[in-house]
Amino acid sequence: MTKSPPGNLDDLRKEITRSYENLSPRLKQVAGYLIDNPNDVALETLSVIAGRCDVQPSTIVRFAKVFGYRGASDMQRLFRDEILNSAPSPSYSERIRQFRDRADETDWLSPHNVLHDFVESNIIALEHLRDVARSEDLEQSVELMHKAETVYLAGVRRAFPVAAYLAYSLSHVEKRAFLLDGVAGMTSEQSWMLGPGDVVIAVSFRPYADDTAAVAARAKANGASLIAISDSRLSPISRDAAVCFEIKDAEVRQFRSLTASMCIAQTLVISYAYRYGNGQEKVEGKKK
Amino acid sequence: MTKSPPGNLDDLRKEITRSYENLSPRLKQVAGYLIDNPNDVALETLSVIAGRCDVQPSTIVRFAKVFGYRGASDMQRLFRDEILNSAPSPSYSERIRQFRDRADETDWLSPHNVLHDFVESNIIALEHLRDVARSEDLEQSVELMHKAETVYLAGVRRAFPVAAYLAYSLSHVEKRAFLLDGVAGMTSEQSWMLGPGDVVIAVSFRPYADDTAAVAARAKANGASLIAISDSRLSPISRDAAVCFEIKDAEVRQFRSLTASMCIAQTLVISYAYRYGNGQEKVEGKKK
DNA sequence: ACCAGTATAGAATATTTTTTCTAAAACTTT
DNA sequence: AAAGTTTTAGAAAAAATATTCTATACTGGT
Repeated sequence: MTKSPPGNLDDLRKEITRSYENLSPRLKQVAGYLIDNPNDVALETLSVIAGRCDVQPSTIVRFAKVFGYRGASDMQRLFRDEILNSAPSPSYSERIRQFRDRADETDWLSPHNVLHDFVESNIIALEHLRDVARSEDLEQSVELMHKAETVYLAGVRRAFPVAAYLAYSLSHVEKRAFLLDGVAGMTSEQSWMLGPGDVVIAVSFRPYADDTAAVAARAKANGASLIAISDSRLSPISRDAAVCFEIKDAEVRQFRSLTASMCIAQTLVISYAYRYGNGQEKVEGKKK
Repeated sequence: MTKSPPGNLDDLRKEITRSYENLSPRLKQVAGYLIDNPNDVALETLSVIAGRCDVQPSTIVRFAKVFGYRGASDMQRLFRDEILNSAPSPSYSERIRQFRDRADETDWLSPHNVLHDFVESNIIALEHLRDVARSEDLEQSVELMHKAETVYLAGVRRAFPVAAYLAYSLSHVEKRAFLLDGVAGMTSEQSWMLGPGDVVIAVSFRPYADDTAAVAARAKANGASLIAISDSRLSPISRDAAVCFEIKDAEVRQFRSLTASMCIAQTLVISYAYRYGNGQEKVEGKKK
């Protein structure tokens, strides 16, 4: 049996279970371990795995060869790929990349094509957001907003619409909300009043605006809580944040979208409204 | 800093974000990659990781030492342990089932569920937009913007983020754009200057704001062209419009979204930029 | 009980991978 | 601008790891 090395984990699993009975005792030991502990197999070295199934390292190599691989490392690669593939983030960048490659092929851009591209990549971004957003972050943000006396919103340039939307919709669910809009360049004067009972939601994307970073720093200094909506955990505003939403928004030909950011903003406001808000209509029955 | 090697991934992450700014350029590169691709770090060898962040392998060792580890492998162990601990390696279907159970237990208004609902309905709204948007409307809008000396943006309350986004991104593609933001209640003074060579993009949703309707009327009176983004062809701003985009945005439990509106706004700007804009950066090569 | 064929352990070897080290480059400070 | 410091790339060395090989042990058939 040296001809058809299974090309993915599922196939290998099937192959192993199929021929399990015909294997020698030691190889059965190995088989059992591989099936039961795929993560260990992916991450540990051959000798560790060998130790765990109480077998010599060379036995594992033998095992791999029985199933058609050139060596144990070849087989191990399947286990590693499995983890890489099931992981949420690479699939996103992969999808985006594929989409972009496809989009870049058409070089004459009718507005209609542009719309299509945007719709598609916004959908991908939204699905990604849904897959990676952590419940705890959302919960914690809602709690912070609830406890806050006032919610301050910071965001300029591309992030401004998000901040503006938050300010508008928060006050509509009767949460005191204040947009640090820097009209007349008064951002620093405005952020002066931040206090320990307040929450700042700062929105900033690369290249990060100094203004917003300054507000974030001021929040920290004054003891206010900070919720960051940004494109990286390494951004100046994420660093001091109690909660950080890392948003990968769609990007079509250099232009980044705001869809995912707006979506998380809406989610925050509406989750808050449903849990604590009193500006909300009576909730009707569950949807079926 | 050779005394306190963080003992788990979360601590390391915090430590990295905390000291990110003080790192040298190469080390920043590494930091970014580690934060964004924990799975790769766990599974790939040092030289592969090095290749991915476009850095020498030794640089990663340096990085690890800066954070107090004896070598890169020491640090890598954290990433591996994370996978081992977090994933008891349930199969995919198992994971789905667990998720559903979890979702059913908590009440249906958990922030996480709200996010799910939003993502789904925003996607539907986007697909709808793609299906009903008419090429001619897009084309005509781009032409109007091109011919216009200045583009004025009108939109208040819920429509304000859309108008703000348009103003910001239009000026970024070097189109004169002016946001009629009504600061100090000057909307009528601001709209006074509308002339025959101008275009107004008015954004308004039910219940339609008088301010925006007034701007639309003034545009008509002064001979400026009007592009309407609204939820109905019968709205006060649609009536006088040269082009009208009828946008059906997502609605989740009383709250309407802005996703589709933002998407059409982006489409307009970028279509314009590609056809006429000169504010566009030269498109550099695809990232590998 | 003996033989042929297979399986196994463990040492020896080969390979890959990590770490250390050095010279050059970039950046600071005086 | 010169001297010192930090950062970096790349080669060389060390360590870890995987694979091959061989002697021995086991198995089942006669």
